[in-house]
Amino acid sequence: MRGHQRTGRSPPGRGADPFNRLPRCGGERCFKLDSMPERPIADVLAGTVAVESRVRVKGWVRTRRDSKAGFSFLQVSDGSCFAALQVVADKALPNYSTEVLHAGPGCSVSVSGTLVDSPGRGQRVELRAEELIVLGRVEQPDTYPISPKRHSFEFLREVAHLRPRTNTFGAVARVRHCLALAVHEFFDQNGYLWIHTPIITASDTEGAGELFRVSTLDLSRLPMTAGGEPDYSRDFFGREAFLTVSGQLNVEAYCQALSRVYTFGPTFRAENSNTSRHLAEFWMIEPEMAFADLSANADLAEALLKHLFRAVLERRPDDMEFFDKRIHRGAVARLQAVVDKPFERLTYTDAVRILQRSGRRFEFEVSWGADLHSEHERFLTERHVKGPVVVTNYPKGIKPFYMRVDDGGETVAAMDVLAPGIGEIIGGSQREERLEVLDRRMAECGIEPQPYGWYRDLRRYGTVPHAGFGLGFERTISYVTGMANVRDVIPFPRTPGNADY
RNA sequence: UCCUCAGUAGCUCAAUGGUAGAGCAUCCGGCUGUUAACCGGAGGGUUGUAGGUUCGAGUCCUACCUGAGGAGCCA
Repeated sequence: MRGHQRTGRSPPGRGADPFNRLPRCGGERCFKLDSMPERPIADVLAGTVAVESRVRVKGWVRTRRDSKAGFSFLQVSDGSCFAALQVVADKALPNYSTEVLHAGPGCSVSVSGTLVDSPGRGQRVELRAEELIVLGRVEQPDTYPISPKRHSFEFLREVAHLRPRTNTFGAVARVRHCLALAVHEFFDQNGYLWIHTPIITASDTEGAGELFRVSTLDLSRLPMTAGGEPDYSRDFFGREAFLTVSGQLNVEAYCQALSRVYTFGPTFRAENSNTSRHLAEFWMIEPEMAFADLSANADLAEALLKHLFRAVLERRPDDMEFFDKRIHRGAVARLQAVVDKPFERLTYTDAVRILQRSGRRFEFEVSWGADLHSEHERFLTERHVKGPVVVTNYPKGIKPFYMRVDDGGETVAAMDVLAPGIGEIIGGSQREERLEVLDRRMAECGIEPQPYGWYRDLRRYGTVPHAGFGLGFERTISYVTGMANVRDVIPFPRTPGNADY
């Protein structure tokens, strides 16, 4: 992999270090000018700071242990890596009894000292403090929510502004960042352009009704038409507008000129779904490629997922070790297995046959033409394949109008990628590029052609076979980390009845 | 939206219809190159909300609110 140097590893003391450019706060001593190089804890622990050299770190105290022999151990974290740095503070420090002995969990500190080999077990190096400044104290430590003990994820959701201070949510944030970068890296390396599709749209991709309305009309004094309907011609856009449920239709337009494109951004669904796999606001990755069929689409999905998993395994071994040990036993081995072997591929028709012959009693009967239920998908991916599986060529009656009708006319070139523990992680298809077939499908699905004039134009002017899919970013993070609920892999989750923070 | 379960100390949970408790966290003391520290002590409660049954309700009943798991919808 190229280009993976941390910017924080630039030479110390010249202002090139981004940490030195953070605004200072917490008292005049913070502004003291000296030559002490300031470094992220990740760099200190990674060995880029020489033992016996002097360094300053800034962060938050995780725990403090006092020794009556006359010194204290503080675990200090700044979020740059999973591990905290052990700081040894001697009673000789002028503020030892007044401040250091009261610097408990959550306090922000600036520590300058000498990095030394640690005589204790559990860490290679430690920082022998020569100056320890408490920048911000914790008021009422007895009710500080992030006390050094186990917390349930349900509780931490109620303090979403404080939960990034925990091991788990720090690790999630770093893995999420790593995955986001790897997404862009993968597409860039494969000749895809990142298209910023609009957040506010007028059309609904699926023809469904679960949209958030965007309006500047005064709800208490709605202008009405003669027919008694709200008069959206008086609204901001002169028509109805909504938050996007998918960038697919827009990105298809750019695909039909630039060949390989993708979107990666927030998506909104006003569905009243209360599950561990759904959010009202989530992030989605949607590539679209021209001159491509369903098979190429599945190849792309597999290559993308493998790239993402490989990137996390290589670049965040510290966080992945934590997830593997504390959140989901075997998380690392599971990812490694996915990277190492080809994805299984099944047609819907084969999948139905496998389910019918499995000898298992399902709550919902399996019959050709009906959509697969969660229990069926789980059987396929968790019991039958024991890994990711691509299911293709679904009956057209259960899929949207834009999917390409297969030869034979009964199925469409759709695909779902199913993953153990998550279910559907990717949904995609080869798109219908034939105008007359598209029109017939829109009519069958009861969709008004008028709002889709521009979408039909793409088939009227130089149409080509093309395909794409949507990958749920939170579901991907959930799979990678083993975090069971997507509400815990996005910083501030939005779900029905919940938009605090 | 439907089904099931659960709301008691900062957190995680106990408590046959009969005096509201423990562990962790916090604070104080002791011990210790500590690291899931250990030992002792202290503070900390309108039992989700509103009604009802009862001599008596954390416990039983009704409604509502909140959360979790599952389902549907999907990514």
